Amino acid sequence: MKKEPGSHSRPPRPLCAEGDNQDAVCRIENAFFDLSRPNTAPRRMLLEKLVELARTGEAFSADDLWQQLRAAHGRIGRATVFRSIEQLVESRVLDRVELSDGSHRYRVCGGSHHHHLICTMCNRVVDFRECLSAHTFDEIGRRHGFTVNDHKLTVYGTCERCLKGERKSAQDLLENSNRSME
Amino acid sequence: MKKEPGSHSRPPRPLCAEGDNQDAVCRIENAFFDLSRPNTAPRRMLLEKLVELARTGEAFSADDLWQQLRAAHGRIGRATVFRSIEQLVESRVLDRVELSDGSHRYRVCGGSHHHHLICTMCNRVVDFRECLSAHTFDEIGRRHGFTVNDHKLTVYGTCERCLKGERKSAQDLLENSNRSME
DNA sequence: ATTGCTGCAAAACCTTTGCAAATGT
DNA sequence: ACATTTGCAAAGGTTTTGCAGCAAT
Repeated sequence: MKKEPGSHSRPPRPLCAEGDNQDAVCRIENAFFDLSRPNTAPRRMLLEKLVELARTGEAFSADDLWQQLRAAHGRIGRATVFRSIEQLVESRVLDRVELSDGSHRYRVCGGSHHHHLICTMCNRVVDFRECLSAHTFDEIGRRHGFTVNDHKLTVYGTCERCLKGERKSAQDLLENSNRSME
Repeated sequence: MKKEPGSHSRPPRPLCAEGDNQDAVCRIENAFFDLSRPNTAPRRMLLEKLVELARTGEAFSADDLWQQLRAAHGRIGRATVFRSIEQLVESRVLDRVELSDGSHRYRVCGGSHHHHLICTMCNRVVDFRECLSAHTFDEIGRRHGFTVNDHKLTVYGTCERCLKGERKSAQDLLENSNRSME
């Protein structure tokens, strides 16, 4: 449940195994404490919710997160949520995921290198690890006189569930606005 | 890809060589005529400007394009530009490019498969062709039960000019871009 | 004449910002 | 006590929409 980080111990492990929820807790806690001292109520609310979102892998918009937090815990400022998301993206705790329609969502990400496979119907997001080699990126940069710092690979498709017609479009999900299940 | 226009001057060539400006003209013309009948003044303005932007490879925001058009030709509706961009993105004449700061630009793209290398300082965009194999994308999809339709690979770095300190930040460029009146 | 595009302005959308008050250390 | 963070509301920036008028076919 709630991890009271009163004597916030540093996370024992640097890298997180896939699906290791306990690690997500540590990484999120650290991100908060690295950047700030006060252990405030809003941050505990955020921590709890983010741990849950890390478990389900659900992608959410900034507004989604605000709505869910206030529904679950009561009052929390909209700006607080937006500011926290910004910090957490910088801390690499959250990934910003670009959907095919130009909008974006956030997602609690695994600590290791990965990219996103996104269903264009229901916006479900799945991680994968395939990528070009570091050498290839260097080569791409070299050819154009760039120093390469980062990259993003996003694959769009249709998930099994949507292929089977259980979902008609992303609109359905957005309109339902419910949490999606695992 | 497909070239399925109306009864207008068919483009003579299906694929565009790098830097082949004439082809860009054809593709832009076709995109307009595929989707609509009237050959209107705003569309001629857009065509002319887009051909120029195709030549320079410059990335622009929707607002940039509007400002440039009204500066060069006089009155044109903001909504017209936004609506046209939307159509042209769907027609695959324009690429939507996601910058590292979360904003985006558009770009007249070559007809062939490519991805973007973006300078995080000045937002310069360069094309490259390296990519994972189609088989790899299929495999990624298969593993997760997805049917893969599309993908996007974006590489971020610093271009030569910015490395040399000729540009301090993307802000400089943004501030320079003309955005007066209204 | 019909159809659909255009321009204008207002509305909608989403996010950021300013600042006083609350909170943690 | 002090420094930060929070919440509220207002501002900001960008894109979309409604509609009357107009242009192309």
